[in-house]
Amino acid sequence: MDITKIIEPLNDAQRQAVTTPSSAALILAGAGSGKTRVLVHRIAWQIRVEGLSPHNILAVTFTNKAAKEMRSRIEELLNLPTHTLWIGTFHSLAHRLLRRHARQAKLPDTFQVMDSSDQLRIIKRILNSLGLDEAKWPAKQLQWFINAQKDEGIRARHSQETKDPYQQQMLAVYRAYEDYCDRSGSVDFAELLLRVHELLRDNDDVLAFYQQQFKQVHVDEFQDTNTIQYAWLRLLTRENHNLFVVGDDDQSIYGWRGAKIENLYHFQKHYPDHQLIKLEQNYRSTGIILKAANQIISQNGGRIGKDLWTDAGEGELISIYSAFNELDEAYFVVERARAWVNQGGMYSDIAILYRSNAQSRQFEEKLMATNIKYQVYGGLRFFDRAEIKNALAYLRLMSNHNDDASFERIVNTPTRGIGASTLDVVRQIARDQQISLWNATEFIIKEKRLSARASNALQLFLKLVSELVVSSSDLELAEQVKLIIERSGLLAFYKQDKADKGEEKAENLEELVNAAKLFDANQENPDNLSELDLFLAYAALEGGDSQADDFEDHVKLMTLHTAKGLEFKIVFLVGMEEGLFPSQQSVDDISRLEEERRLCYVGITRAMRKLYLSYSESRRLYGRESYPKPSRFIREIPIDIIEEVRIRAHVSRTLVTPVVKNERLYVGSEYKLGQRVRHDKFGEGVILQIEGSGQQERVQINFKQVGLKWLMSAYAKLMVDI
DNA sequence: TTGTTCCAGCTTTTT
DNA sequence: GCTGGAACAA
Repeated sequence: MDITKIIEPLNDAQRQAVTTPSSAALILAGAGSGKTRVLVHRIAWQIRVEGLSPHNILAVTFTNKAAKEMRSRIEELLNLPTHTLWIGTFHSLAHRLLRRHARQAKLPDTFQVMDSSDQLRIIKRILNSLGLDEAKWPAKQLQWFINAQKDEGIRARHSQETKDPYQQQMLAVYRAYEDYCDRSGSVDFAELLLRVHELLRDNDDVLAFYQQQFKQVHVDEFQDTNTIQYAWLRLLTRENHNLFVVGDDDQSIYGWRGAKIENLYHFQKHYPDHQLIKLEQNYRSTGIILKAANQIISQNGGRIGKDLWTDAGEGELISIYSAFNELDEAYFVVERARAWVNQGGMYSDIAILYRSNAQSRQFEEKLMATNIKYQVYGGLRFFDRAEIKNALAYLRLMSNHNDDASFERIVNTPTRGIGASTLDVVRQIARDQQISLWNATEFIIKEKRLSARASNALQLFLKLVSELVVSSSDLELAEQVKLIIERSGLLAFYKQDKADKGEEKAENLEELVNAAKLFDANQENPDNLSELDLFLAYAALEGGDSQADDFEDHVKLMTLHTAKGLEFKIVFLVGMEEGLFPSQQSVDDISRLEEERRLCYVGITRAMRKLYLSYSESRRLYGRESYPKPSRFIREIPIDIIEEVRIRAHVSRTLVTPVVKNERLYVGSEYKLGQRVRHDKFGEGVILQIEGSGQQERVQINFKQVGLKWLMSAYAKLMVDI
C-alpha cells in the first residue's frame, strides 16, 4: 500500500484536509492552491487507507470537464480503474438517479432531458397558446422565472396566492409549462435537480439506501451550489454529516444564475462539527500578482477571509496600459504578444480575458491582420448546433412520440410542405384535446380535418418517423444515427444548401455518427437502460466541446467567467473601464458589485508570470462612442506594484490612418462658446466648453432637455443655424 | 416557401 | 453598430 504517494506531494494544509478524520469538512481553497489535488488525494486516501470501496464514494462537480479530470487523476494516482466511483455533475448524477427510480420520481421510463433551447421553445409555444403578447411577456423572462422557482424548490402549486396580476400570469405560465412537461415526459435541467430532491425527500427507502451507500460525499466548487443542490446534499448527509466540501467564497461568480454563496455560511451552521481548513499557499502566480489579488478582494465585505501567499518570489510588476481607443488597445496587446514570442515564448502561453463577448472582436481582427493564430473559447457547443439538434430531434421523436418540442423542430425540416397554417390546426387540436402534437396529427388524418394535400404531407411525416423506428430497431447506435440523417433527408438538405455553410453542417452531421460510435464504445450502462435514451441524455447534459482541440500554437481569447479554473503564463485583462468592468448594470448594487470584484480576483489569479491590465480612453460600444473612466479595480491595486506603460510612438499610426480623411473638415473649431446648437436626440442647447481639436474635439453643451453633455464634435452632427 | 427587410436588444454560462 | 429573429412580401 503506497501511502507516501498520496501524502508526500502535499503541503501541511493540504495533508490535513486529505487525512482529516472529521466527516464534515469545509476546505476553503484559494485560487491556485491545489484544490483539485486535495479532492483527488482525499478520495484516494479513503480508498487506500480508510478502506472505502469506490462504490461508497460520491463526488459532485459542476462541469463534465472537472468530473472527467478528477476521475482520471484518481485512476492515475491509484493505478486502478474507478468506474464504480460515483463521480459526475449534479445534473448527470440526478439523471442517473431518476433513470433508476423513474417510477418513484413519478416520471415515465422514457423521460427525455431537454436543454434550455428546447425549454425556451416550449415556453414560447405556451405563451402563444395562452394568447399572451410576446412583447409584453418575453419568453426569456418566463424561462428565467420558471428556472429560478425550481432552483428554489418551488412548484407552481406551492406559490402562495398573490394579488399581483403580473405574478399571477407568470404562475399561470409556469403551471401550463409543468403540465406540458408531465404530459410529454420532458425534464429540463432545473427539473432534474428538483425531482431528485423530491425523490429523496418523499421516499424514505430511497433516501436510506443512498445514505447507506455513500459513506462520504464530496463537492467541488461548493460556492456555486444553488438552494436545491445544497438541499439534496443535506438530505444525503443528514444522518452522518459525511459532507466534504471544497470551495472559495472569493471565487463565487455565478450568483446571477442562482448560486448561493450563503451555502458556505449555512454549511458552517448546519454542520457545527465540521473542520475548517484554509489552503492559502498558491503554486501558480508571482508574489506581485497575489498581492494585487489579495488587495482587491479585501475590499469585499462578509468574507470568510484568507490571504494567498507564495514562496516563488515577487516577479514582474503589473503593467497597465492606457489606450486611446479600442483599436489601440488591441494593437498594444498584439505587440506585447509578439514580443513574448520573439523572446522564445509560445502564443499558447497567452490569454486575453474580457468581461463581455462583444469585446473579442477588436482583438480577433488585429490578430488576424497580424497573422497570429488565435482561438475564441466559449460559444456554441457541438450538440447545440442547429443541424445536430435537428438530427437528435428525429431520434427523440422516435423514442417518444409525445415529445412536442422535437415534433415542432423537425415536422418541416427539411421542408416537406407542412406550413404554418397546417401546424396551427395541429396545435389547436392538441391544445383542445390535451394531447400531443403527434396524436393530434393522427387524429387530423383520421378525421380528415384538413385538405388532402396537407393531410397527405402530415401522413408522410408520421410514416417516415414510424418507419425509422422499425428499420433502426436492430441497429447499433451509430448505424441508427447514420440511417436517420440519410433517410430523413437532413444530410441531403444541408449538402445542397450552398449558401448557409451547408457543407460544414453536413460534415457535422457525419461527425454525429462518429460521436455515437464513440459513445457506444465508452458506455458503461450499469443499469441497462435504453442506449438511445442514454445517448440523447448525454447530448443534452454534456453538450460536447465548443471546439475541436487545435494543436497549433495559438493565443486564447475568452471571458473572465470562462477562464475560471484555468491558468496562463501571460494574462491580458482588457477593457478595465467603469461601465464595462464593473459592468454598468452592477455598479449600483453592492452585492453585484462585489461579485464583479470577485470576477476581477478570478481574472488576476489566472496569471502565472505576468499580468497586463488595459483600459481605453475612448470606446465604441453599441454604436456609441464613450469616454469611460478607468475601472475602480485598478485603483484598488497598490500603486507600488504597478508600472504604467508609456509607449505612444506607434499610436499616431493607429490613430491617424483611419482619421485622416475627416481631419481637414475640422481644422480649428467650427463652434464658439455660447453658441446655440441643436442635436438629433438631445434637442437644443448652448456650448459651454470646447476641448481638443480635429477628430478629438469635444464640446460640452448644456441642453434644455437633458442638461450637461460632453460630445465629440466629429460625431455629434450638431446643427448650428438656429 | 423563400428571400428580404425591419426591429429590438445588447453581461456573464453550465447543465 | 451589429446581430439574430420575426414579420412581411413575392
